[in-house]
Amino acid sequence: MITPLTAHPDIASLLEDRGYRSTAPRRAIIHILEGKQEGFTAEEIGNELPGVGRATIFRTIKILIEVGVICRLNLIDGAPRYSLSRIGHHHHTACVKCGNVGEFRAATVERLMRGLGNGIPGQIVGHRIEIYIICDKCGNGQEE
Amino acid sequence: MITPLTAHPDIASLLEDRGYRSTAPRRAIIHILEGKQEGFTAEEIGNELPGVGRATIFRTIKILIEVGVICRLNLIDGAPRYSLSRIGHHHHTACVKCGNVGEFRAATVERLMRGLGNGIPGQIVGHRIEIYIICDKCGNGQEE
DNA sequence: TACACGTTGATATTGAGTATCATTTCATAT
DNA sequence: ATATGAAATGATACTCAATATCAACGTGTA
Repeated sequence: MITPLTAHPDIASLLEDRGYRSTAPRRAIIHILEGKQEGFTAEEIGNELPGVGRATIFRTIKILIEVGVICRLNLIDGAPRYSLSRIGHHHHTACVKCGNVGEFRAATVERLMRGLGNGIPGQIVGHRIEIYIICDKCGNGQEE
Repeated sequence: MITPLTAHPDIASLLEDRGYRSTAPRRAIIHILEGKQEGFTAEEIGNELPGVGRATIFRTIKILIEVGVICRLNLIDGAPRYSLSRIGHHHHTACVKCGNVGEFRAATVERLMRGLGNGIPGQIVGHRIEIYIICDKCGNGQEE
């Protein structure tokens, strides 16, 4: 089957390109993810899909991370949150009140990070930046 | 008891200032930590102190984080690693091969992060940067 | 020295994630 | 369309980090 190339191919195709089969549970999970605007936990996904086993939820999440479709964010407090990667290389904001996760990208930061080689022993192979915020929703009524 | 102020007061005093008692298990844990040059896991500490209960290890680690003496680093793979905070605000390097953790501080990065307010919705209250490296030890014999 | 209460360790429990494995489902060749 | 072998599933048991519980203990203080 020949499908036209798009800038943002659908997730199912990405999996198939990697040799993963298109199965009902996977499609269901992906369908849920696509509706999520903010971060989510594995358990949340599981709750919305009672028919799908725990193991499959985690297995699928693992695959999606590997493929680069979602990323995992270990916040200090609760369960790890996962979020759709809408843009390629990016970093996260996390609200310290409600835990909601956002994405951002800042070329300046990237450039600076790359220039950081001196002062750091060894070869830099990647980085991760998290910015903690109080989001607009949580900020209202809390301050001033 | 009056002790002279130093730039780096000993850890036990820091705990006492917060109202925590100086107990044998806590002193033992702190003693171990002070000898550690690189990151360590809770289990490592436990192994070196068989007489101290698991719960106490974790409780003490939690207190030390709260006081700011050590910090916790969630790497992607294994158990969380903890490391002594030798300098105030800092970030971490982590070797993707051996897991060893280092500290660094870069004023330029800090300044830039602070200037990032636009583009990010809400009020920035903190940030965290991790740089993944292949350390000198692991790099040798691996490349070229 | 006694007392109040913070701390400890043993134990059980939670919670995220993985291993196992018989059964089911998918994609492919026929 | 069907058979078939491999991949995926779900139920279950398990691991591993960390926390809750609680009686017994240690600490600083009156």
